[in-house]
Amino acid sequence: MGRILPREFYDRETETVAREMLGTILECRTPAGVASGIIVETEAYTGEDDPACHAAAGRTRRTAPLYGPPGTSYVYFIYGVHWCFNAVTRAEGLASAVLVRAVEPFSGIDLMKRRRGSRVQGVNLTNGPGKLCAALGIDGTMNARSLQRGDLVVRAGRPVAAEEIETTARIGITKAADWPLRYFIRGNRFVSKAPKALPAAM
DNA sequence: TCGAAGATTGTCT
DNA sequence: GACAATCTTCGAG
Repeated sequence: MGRILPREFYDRETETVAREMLGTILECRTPAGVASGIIVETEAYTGEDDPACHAAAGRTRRTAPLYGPPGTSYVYFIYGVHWCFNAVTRAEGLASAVLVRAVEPFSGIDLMKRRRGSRVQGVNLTNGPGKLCAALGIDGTMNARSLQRGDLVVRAGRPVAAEEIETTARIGITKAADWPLRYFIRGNRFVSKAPKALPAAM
């Protein structure tokens, strides 16, 4: 099992952190057990100047964790139904973060299946931001936590070569929807949606 | 105090 | 492919 990524890992440009988080292992420990997955898809949200970032609306009780130190978790509830997990990046106060959109199950797979329901199979276990949180057991109690120690950590995994990383526009947003800030491992079955390459990338 | 919209997902047509 | 589920936040009244 790889070492826990240090705070310095997150204290860099958000796009860099988003790319380098591919291939790392997100591990969540709960009373029910430990579950982890290899991160295969991320998106960068670069701060108050990014219209799609929650911080664009300014600092609120909800977005407060974004303004914390790098290497902090930001877990928020969306559409009244799902949790989404982010890792805060760059210097404290810049309110930027990396959204983890999909992971490939690594350990505790039986536990994930129990959480997601017996009818859920294959890639549907963790191929989406809400799905992976449900599978790993991430919820509001994991919000605003340090990712260096505690129940929610990110560990070093296998390095991912630049040629394996695909870049596209972010998904599911209406503002700045064409910014190329989504990264995923080319060809991985657990990526949440089929690649939609940017015109410039074609 | 009310209404609308949002970084989604599961179910029905 | 369309839509409901259902919480948080923000702006208007």
